[in-house]
Amino acid sequence: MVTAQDVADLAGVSRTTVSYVINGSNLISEPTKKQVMKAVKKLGYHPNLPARALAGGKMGFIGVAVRIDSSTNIVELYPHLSSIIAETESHNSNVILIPGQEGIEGIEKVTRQATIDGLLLFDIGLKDDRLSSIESMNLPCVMVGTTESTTTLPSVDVDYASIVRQQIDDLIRVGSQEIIFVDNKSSDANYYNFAKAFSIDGPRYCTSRGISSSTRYIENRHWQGIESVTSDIQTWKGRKVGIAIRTPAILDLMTASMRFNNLELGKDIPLVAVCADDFAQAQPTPITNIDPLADACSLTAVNILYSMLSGKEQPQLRTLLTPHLQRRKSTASKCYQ
Amino acid sequence: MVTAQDVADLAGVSRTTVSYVINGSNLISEPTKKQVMKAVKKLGYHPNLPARALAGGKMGFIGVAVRIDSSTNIVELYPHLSSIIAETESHNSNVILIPGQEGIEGIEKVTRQATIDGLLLFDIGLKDDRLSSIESMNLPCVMVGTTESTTTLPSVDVDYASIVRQQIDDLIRVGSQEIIFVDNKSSDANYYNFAKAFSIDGPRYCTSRGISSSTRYIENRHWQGIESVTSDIQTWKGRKVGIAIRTPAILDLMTASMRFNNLELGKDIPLVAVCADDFAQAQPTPITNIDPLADACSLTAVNILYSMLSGKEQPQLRTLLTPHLQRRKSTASKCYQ
DNA sequence: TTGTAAGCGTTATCAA
DNA sequence: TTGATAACGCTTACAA
Repeated sequence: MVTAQDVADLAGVSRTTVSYVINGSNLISEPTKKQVMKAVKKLGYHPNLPARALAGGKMGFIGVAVRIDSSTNIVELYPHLSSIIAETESHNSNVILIPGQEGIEGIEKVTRQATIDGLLLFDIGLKDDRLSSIESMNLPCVMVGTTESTTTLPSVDVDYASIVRQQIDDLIRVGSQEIIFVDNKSSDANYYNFAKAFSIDGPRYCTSRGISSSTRYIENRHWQGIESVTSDIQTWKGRKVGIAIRTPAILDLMTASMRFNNLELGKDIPLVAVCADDFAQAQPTPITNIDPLADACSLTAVNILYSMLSGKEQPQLRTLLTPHLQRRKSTASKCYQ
Repeated sequence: MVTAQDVADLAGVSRTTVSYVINGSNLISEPTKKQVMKAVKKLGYHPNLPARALAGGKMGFIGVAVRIDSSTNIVELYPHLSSIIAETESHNSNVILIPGQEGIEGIEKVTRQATIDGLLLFDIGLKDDRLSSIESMNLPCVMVGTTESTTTLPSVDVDYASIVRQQIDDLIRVGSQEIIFVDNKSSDANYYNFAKAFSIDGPRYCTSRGISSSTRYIENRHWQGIESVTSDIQTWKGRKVGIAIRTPAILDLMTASMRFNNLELGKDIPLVAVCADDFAQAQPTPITNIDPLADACSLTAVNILYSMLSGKEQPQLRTLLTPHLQRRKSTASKCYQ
């Protein structure tokens, strides 16, 4: 193993000087810096992370506490993960996955073990017990999501209330007089803000705009539920129903089922989904969508976390991203004609 | 922070004794052990991982080098990941994700930094440069996949050649005289063994059984390609075509497209897919499938890695799991009648 | 069966 | 601007 001492010997300086150079202190003269860097390159030196951490520095790991189980909608999780990994990488540290199922214990464990510098917390609940524990642990932490619990942890989220309003507005624009919200069975409106926005704020907004609405929950990727919705719609044609879908997990099957039932999206019936742009574009009928900006969300969260770690500035307590509707064929023009 | 010294003080023993107890030495008397464990519980002591690693012990991290990008089929990756996380958890260590795109550099970095105890290597190529580098790094490593490169690293994989044969056999059983293999565009038969099994061994086996075959590549989850296959099939009814699908990524859309084209699976046309059992079962027509045992595969790999880390036994060099076909409605009886 | 003491590679403090 | 030295918390010979 190449140590700082080896580098120091080769460069003809002391271990301390090497440490200064590595950590970017500017108390070192340029020539010395160059000397040291040359030796670092030559020997292929990489600081030993455990040693660095033990000596009080940073470990170079950030934890990502996220629930991954069979009900996980991986299509939604993936952009978060990949964006976190990429950004973390560019900060020269690594990602540790902490299974969200373990709750606060899993987080406490890695924290006590001194293995993570900071935490990205997913699956935030409207009431979330973990938050106060984390605060008392003094662990730099950014939430991705929205809570109603009082907390001083900074958070990043997408404005789901706005998303739902945009969906409804666009459906009404093409003539809908009744909205059907379709979501996963696993979305708990009592626990998750996005589910609440969809199942409570959505219908409320419909009422305020003078139209009726109802909500259907579908078991993840299962055909039966989807077909039952579609066949119902079949009989509702006269009622000018518009569809608002919350998750890509069911979108493609839904659109497939529509086709099978000879319902043409954007003509017989309008539909607006919450999903990534490319996913919406790739459907047989391109779907008007609102991209939930998962990557931007996570990217922001990571950067806030790093700004906390570097301790320079006070982080913004709440960052709310507002995504915008992208109109495509499924609401291109007046429907029900 | 609770240190081993604190525990020692409370338990009335020395730091050393605490260390022995924690690390499961059996040189310590039962009563002392109990004393110590009581103190550990009471204080909520967790060993400081950096310190432990620095002192020569294990870091408690295993790296998972896996490519995650926009072409990643998350449906296939997920069971691997979740099974690794769960099993790693039970070995009291954590998972670090190493972006596979970085190639050997990413792995070298974490290794030089002394942050991982072992490595699970995914996306193994038939020719894979990384293997020799990893061997020379003396990093305990288990491959998940199959290579043709010479290496002493142990590997775990599923017998894809057998999978393809089982698919073909079942299709022939119900009357197919021509097989269409359908796969992702991104599957590179020159690089990945599973792709090769499908695009080379499969057609070869068809020939040996006296029937013809062809292969179609579909861009991930894109309708256009899928519909072109389905509409082709429409015109081929007389030719007794059977469908073999390699990845769940396109299965549900394929079956949806079949319905839309009024082709009834298991009656007009038989189909056998490689996908998880529950996924096959959840299709509108339950699909005869071969579960690629992703979770068993990863579980085995993790356990082999830990047996290497504990240094007890020489690991088995190659573990090949053979999955079995589960017959469902899509090949329940003679087709084309 | 338990304790003493050396060392792991780094950073931080302080002196030169 | 640089160098010596003391932590950091743990493991592991070796001694008792």
